Amino acid sequence: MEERDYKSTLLLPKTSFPMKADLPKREPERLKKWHSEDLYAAIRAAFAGKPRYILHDGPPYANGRIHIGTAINKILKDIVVRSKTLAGFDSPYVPGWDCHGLPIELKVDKELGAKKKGMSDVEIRRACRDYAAHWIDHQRTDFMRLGVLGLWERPYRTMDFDYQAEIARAFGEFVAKDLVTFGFKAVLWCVQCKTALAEAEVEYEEKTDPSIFVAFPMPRVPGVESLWKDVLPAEAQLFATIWTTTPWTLPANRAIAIGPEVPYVLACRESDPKSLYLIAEPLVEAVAKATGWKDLAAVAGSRRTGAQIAEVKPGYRRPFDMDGKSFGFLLGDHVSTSDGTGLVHTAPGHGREDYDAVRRAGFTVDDPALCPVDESGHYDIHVPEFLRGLRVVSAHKPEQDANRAVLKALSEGEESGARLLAQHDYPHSYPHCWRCKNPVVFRATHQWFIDLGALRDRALDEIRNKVNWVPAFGVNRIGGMVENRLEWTISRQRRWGSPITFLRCKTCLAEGHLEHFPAFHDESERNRFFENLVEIFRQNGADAWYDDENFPPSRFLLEGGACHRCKGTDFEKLRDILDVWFDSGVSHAAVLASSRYGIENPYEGAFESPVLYLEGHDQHRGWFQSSLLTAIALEGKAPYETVVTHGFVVDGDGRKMSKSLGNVVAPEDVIKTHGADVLRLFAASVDYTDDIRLNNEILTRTAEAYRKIRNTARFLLSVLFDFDPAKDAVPDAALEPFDRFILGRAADVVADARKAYDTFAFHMAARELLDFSTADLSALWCDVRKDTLYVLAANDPARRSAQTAAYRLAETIALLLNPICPFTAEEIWQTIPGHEGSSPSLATYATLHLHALSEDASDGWKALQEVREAFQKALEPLRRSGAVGSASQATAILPDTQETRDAMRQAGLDATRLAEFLMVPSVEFSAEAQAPEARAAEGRKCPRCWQARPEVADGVCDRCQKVIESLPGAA
RNA sequence: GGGCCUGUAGCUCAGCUGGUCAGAGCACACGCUUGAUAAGCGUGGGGUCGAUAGUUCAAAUCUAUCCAGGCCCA
Repeated sequence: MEERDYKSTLLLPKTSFPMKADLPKREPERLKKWHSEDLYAAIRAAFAGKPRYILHDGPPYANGRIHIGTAINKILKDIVVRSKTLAGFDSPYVPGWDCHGLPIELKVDKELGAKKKGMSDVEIRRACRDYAAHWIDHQRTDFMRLGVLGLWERPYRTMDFDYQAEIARAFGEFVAKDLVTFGFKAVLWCVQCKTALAEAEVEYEEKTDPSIFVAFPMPRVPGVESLWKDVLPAEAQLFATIWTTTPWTLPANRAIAIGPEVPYVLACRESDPKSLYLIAEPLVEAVAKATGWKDLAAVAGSRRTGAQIAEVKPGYRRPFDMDGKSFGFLLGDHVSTSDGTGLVHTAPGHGREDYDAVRRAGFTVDDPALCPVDESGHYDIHVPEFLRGLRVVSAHKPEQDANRAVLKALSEGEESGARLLAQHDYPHSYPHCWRCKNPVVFRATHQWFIDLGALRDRALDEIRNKVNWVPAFGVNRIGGMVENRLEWTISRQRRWGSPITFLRCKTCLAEGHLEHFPAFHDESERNRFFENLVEIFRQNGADAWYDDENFPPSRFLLEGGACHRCKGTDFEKLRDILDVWFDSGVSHAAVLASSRYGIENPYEGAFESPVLYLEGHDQHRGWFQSSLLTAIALEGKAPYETVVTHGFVVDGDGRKMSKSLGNVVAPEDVIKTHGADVLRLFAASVDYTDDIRLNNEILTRTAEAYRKIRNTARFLLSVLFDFDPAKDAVPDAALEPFDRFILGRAADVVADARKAYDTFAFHMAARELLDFSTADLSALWCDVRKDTLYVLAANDPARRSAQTAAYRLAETIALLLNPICPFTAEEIWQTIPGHEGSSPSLATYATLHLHALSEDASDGWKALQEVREAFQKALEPLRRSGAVGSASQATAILPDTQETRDAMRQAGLDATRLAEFLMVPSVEFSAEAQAPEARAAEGRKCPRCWQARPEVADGVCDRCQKVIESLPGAA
């Protein structure tokens, strides 16, 4: 029992800080406190007046529970906000939600079922609003549970009346700037449901279509003659050879696209040398195979590139031609030589790519004849009489089938001399309507656009020269997309959204004047119209547009308003809504520039407050682009200074997470088993610029890393049980050399972590913190300092020095950890003596008073650490053999060299302190030793401090004896 | 099919403009400790740097192709 007495004389660690984090249970308690005490507001108040740094939240869609990707996104955002606050910025965060749009409308549709039939637009919209609000509540709870701080009680929602009014105002500005245009565009269309479909409403299924090769006769215009002058027989007939799987689109053909770099040849059959077929050279063989013409071969010397051919402006005769209008041959980069003929049949009314090709070539697409198919899939009057009324897909009877009639006409050779060269069945995957399961078509319909011609160059300038993209390759991605984008289709034929607020004159409409939708006499009338409209929306929401009873068209019409074309006064409201990307795209105006959220206008001055957007890299096409384009149009500059993107969460093998693969990790499960701080540490540990891999093993590893940091912090806290910083702290100059050293290391770590935070390389900060905790603290400083802290008298200057270091180290860990693991960081912080009740979220780097080590001292310690490492290696055989258990039973023998002495001098260590550093009772210097050596120490183990000392007999060692004598209870 | 990007030990990551860069922490194995104890310390074994072919005196680091994966588009 003697030893027990000695143990009671030691100052062993003691703390209320539990080893077991129990995060799933404790985090919610701390969360409750944060919100009852309104920590977010306290931070705003504490940092008011400081330079601002604004992270603008990209609104998630208010539909369903959050998934792991959204969770990671919000965590990364919170790390930004917290680290910017740590750096001394006033960094407010207003979360938002995207509320309008198709997915919600469809869900509500489903829930309403048959009931929907009798409901008005306003009622349906109300149901959609309730649905969105329901999920916002859920998601808000989930996001808050992650420890994300923000203005949760007043988030922005795109369905807020104010926000809807702002959308309408922004749209009005686009109109005022003459950026909104009207035209035809091919959209996915279901001929059964008679409605346009979004990409999300389409399923791809196997379908068999006729694959046909058709030759269109080409007149031998002078350009053509000269292009092939040496190879063209006098009597020969030229044909442009195309391939298609939708014969019914041939009457809508308006152009043939060829690739500028693609080599083309004239090919003919030996048996028919008078018929020359223009075909891409690499595809001649494929055409020969399809047609069965074994004797088809290229005419020698006939190879010309697409660019050469386009230059001579050849023409061709369209089959089923009604009006003689053709755009001729177009150059297009989309032309490939992987199948077909290398000449692409182009029907701008029936294909997205076709439409783009024609638009790129500088033509407008506005003629109804370009799409001779009505909403139920029947040919209209813009085709030859014998085709009218035929159905282009899903014909019930063969005699109604458009494909059949077209093929018959072609094979009979009656259509402008066009020849059907080959016909096969062709199974391929084809889009089908997800509701009625029938094949869909592309069909040109009236749509509204934002013309990007006027915005593109300025957008590209901002993208390439102003905005900071993290990672840098983002610039290529969005740059390439914007460069190739012609227009932005902003109209949708749906209910749940912000209306395109045009009134159209019924008289003009009846007369077919579709373009006369907006009925403004002049600028001033237009401006007043929108002002009035915005005010109505602000009071009543955009629902007013759908409420014909209380807000008939006349309510929006200004006094004396009349159609400027026909002077008519009978109007109706356009029923289209805006693309939801427009809604969220104008958030920079609706949120950042709104006093409602306490965020100043970012456009005043040259970004006095830097604005950061942080989203998954899919948003290069989405929100980053819609925000940029609207801001360019409205404010003339990008809405953001920096854009950070992260990859998608994939499973441990790098594969996409999907329900069918069963590899989905749900955030609520992670929180339930590990806690939010572990999920947050995970988010901070990975290089998010790439795909983010996640599975159970990775989480387990992360939880282990968490525990390591936690336990290290716990040790630091546990040695502070009798430390009062106000009374016991040792001034810098009086610190023990080893304590000065570790605080110098801490200063380096803070500098590195800070740099990592500042450059959004959070995984570098997390790495710094973990490596510091394990290598520098746990394995080195804590281990070495135990002797001093446990054994010496409470007030021994060396012990107070070590405690001072522990105190500052704990502060450092808590502050650096706070952006990543705020729950744990606060738990640590509040356990530090003197910090009870305060929060690390209110502190900055300036709180820490750390000084980097001099270069000299740093060199010395580096050398001594190498000595320590070598000594431990030398000790290992002794431990293996059982001669000694630990260094405390060994003597270190070091080479008696100038190097060693220099290192000791630089680090400021005498032999006693060096022994402490090596955790041995004593060191010896030997001229013979080439490298550090170890041998069992002489003497017996002191029962109090456990060090082997020569003087120990049946009592304690001299050092311990003195301590015991100094104790208050000592006799 | 096109655009952008990624592929270093079991896991997460360092390795800038080519020449001590094959590293760290964790995990694993073995040992120690039992005064951080459902903790702590030490030592150690792990990688032909996705594959192949080039450029070079020299490549994880440059080029090409291929394979695998992600996002966006078609």
